[in-house]
Amino acid sequence: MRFSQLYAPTLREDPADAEIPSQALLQRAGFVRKIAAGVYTYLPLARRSLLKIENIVREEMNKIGGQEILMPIIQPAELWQKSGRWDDYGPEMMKLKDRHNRDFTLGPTHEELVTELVKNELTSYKQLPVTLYQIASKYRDEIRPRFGVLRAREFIMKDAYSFHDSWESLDKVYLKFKDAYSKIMERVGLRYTVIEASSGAIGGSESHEFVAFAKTGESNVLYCECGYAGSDERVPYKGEYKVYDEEEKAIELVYTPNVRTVEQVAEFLNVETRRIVKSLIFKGRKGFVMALVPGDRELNFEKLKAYLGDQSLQMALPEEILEEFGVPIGFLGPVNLKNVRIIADYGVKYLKNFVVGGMKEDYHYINVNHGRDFEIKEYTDLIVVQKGEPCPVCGKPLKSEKGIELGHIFKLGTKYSETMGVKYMDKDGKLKPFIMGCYGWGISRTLGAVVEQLHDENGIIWPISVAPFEVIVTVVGKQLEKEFSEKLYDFLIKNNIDVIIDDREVSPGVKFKDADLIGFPIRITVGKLYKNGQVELKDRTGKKKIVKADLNEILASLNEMKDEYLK
RNA sequence: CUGGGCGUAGUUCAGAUGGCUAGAACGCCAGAAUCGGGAUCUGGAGGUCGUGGGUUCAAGUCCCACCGCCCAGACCA
Repeated sequence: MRFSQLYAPTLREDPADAEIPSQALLQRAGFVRKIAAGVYTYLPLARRSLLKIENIVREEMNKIGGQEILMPIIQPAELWQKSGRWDDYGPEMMKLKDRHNRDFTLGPTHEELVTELVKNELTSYKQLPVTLYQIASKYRDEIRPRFGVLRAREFIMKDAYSFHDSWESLDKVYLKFKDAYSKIMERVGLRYTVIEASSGAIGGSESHEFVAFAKTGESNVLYCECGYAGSDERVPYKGEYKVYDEEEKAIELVYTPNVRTVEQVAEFLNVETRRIVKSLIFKGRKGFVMALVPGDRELNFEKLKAYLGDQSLQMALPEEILEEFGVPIGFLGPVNLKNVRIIADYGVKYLKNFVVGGMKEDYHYINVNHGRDFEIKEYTDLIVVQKGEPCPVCGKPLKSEKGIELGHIFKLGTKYSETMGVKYMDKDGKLKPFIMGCYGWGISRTLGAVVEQLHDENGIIWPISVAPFEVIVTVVGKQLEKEFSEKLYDFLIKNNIDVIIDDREVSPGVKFKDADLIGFPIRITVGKLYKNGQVELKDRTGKKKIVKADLNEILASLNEMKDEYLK
């Protein structure tokens, strides 16, 4: 490729809307252009990197027996109504109508389509297991697209689905995916971790997330030197619970005008925050639920959802609460609360003489004790674990780091095969629903994650494996330098080096700045040293070598440099 | 969806209290000189000021509506 022909419009300044480095750099370096909120065009440089990422993923999928297919983006509503997700998935789905007024969606995922696909063709246990996958665009009408390519409304994803006649068979394939996903992370050149994850709306049992570390990531990972890692949405609390061993005092309703938050109440009543029990109201499939958490802890919404087994659970709106309970949210409490299921964190169990909302505007109860003033029947772990608290496996203090979720694997079980009535004939002559697994990998998100993890103040630092080009030959000089550069360029191409030559008629400064910004791993400069019979090799991390201007010697040094790069 | 902000050249921005024949820098085009860190000089092109309506002698500027974008919240690869 010749830079003079390349469509890579670089920008001198960061675009106004960029929030995080990858978003700014991918736009500045001429990789992507935004067309609408969360919708991007991938320019040639990005397309090349994406294809490399896709190929790595494709190779790893094929190695574990995946078979590539390509399913339509447009999907009829009926399939989604059958699985019940037309409404469940709700506003996240991009919906449209055809000229006959029939409903369609731009697929946010493809479980419905694959199950429908195999419905008639995959009918016998003899054909199992089968793993199908595709690499395709997905659509999710995110409430708030953000962070450029990391949270887009249109994005490229690899999604795979496996079909089994036993849990053992699923376990085997699941492990293969786990392995393959780790290999993908390594080949792409990312620092990452694998965490146990709650399976969210997709349903099913076991689930792991593959998270690339990045300061700007949206997932919070807690990990331990013993190897344990988990999402802060799921890590169980294994710390101590402070036990209050004291006399129960008489409950009292006190006037607390305009104090609503835990901090305000603590200050007003001169009580430690731990003793103020937060009462939070949620609305789920079975009506209202109240969760109680010690005032110094944060409620873990995912844990509550998992405990209740209700993914539709939502925080009740202040208006709903006012209407239902006649109290503004700051003054909710479990005392005198009727017909609402109460679930408390273990921490509440050991509290004595605590404070709760008075169920009356501007009032709180003090010296409240459960068992006496109200009943708690259900205790569970409901808090968000903080860094420094004990690891659930070995007890050492947990560390925390942010990350970007790139891969997610699930054991789905029979959730879709049952609701959609997709069955195979087993050995014993009985029809049984498939046991399924599903496995996602964000391709376009990987592009963003690499940039997020590997960049400096001058631009992107691509790993060799996913760089748009591995090597750039930068020509700085006149006729002689140009001639040698062209010879070198042809020679490298003949030797299968993924090379681009910067043959533009611009000043050297522009060439160097662009090369750093785009982030080619290795730059070969044919310039002022050439009159001494030398060229300069420099990798994007700053390592430099002066080499004799001899084609074979350059190639040898180049290969050496590639091997050393980013190690 | 809720709350806040913004919308002027390809890009980043400036245009108090209405007076605009709308600016700058960078980029772009033509030319000169130059060639190791977005360097210099000369000349030039480029705008329905987001859209529609209103107030006014006069609207980029004030009012209303709509659209789009950005930021803070609930979701996810």
